[in-house]
Amino acid sequence: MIAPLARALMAAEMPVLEAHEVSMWGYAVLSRLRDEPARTQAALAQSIGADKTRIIGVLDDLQEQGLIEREPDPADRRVRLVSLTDQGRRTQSAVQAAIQAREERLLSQLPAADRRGFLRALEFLSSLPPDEISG
Amino acid sequence: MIAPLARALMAAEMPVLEAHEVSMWGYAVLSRLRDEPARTQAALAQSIGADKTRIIGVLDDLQEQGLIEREPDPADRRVRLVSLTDQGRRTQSAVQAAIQAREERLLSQLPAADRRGFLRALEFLSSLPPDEISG
DNA sequence: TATTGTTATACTCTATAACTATA
DNA sequence: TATAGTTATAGAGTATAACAATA
Repeated sequence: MIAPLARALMAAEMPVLEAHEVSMWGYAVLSRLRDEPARTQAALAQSIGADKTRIIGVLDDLQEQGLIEREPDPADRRVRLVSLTDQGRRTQSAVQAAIQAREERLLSQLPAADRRGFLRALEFLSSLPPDEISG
Repeated sequence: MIAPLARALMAAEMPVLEAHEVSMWGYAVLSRLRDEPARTQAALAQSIGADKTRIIGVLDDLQEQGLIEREPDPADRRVRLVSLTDQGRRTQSAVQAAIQAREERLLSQLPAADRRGFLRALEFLSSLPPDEISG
């Protein structure tokens, strides 16, 4: 049940993301950077469940759109310090608000108790390490 | 939260499926056929969220393994009637039991109320048509 | 002409391995 | 030599289009 639902939810988010001209991974990066800046790109990638090679194009796009900044770390010139621009922060907020509005519309159809249990179970299961799920 | 969780759950099912030498789509087909035989392959594909072109290789494998039978419909020789063999039925039951045992182990860590709400919400959301989710 | 199953092709996403620049 | 970022290549999964058989 979960896999098709995940596909449907991602498909439902697409129009919102396209309206703000960001990809799904792009939005994941923006959301991750909103909470705290990333030490390295590799750490940033891992924290959103991606590969360091996979987010490079994403970062290129975000930078070209002026949503993030990448500057060499003076302390270690190998690493690039990635941070949100003001516009990036605004875009992230706008997309998040739009997506949460859709979620609210969807979840409001559930009985309050089911909704609470659903979200709590989801948070618990998401917090488990992979080997706890696979056994 | 849902998409990574779905990925983790699918990864956790892999060893079980490999132990019975069926693919994920193969298991989806077996489970679908257990409930009722399929009128056409296209309908079978659609009912498990796949494409008619995508399940052909799956059906080939299942047939070669002796888990399903495909025979031309005498009434309309264009269509192939797909049905489970006894062995296919046994394999489906065994895989389902193994997967449900894992699910049980996972869900048993949840408070009973959250667990009920989680499953009820999941069933409701899964029953929604796609356009109800996207808006 | 339309439909079922099939095959062939192209496209997207992802993973792996090599390369550069710094350390 | 080891690491951060990058690029290039190959692979899996998927979607689209063309094809043969039957209606």
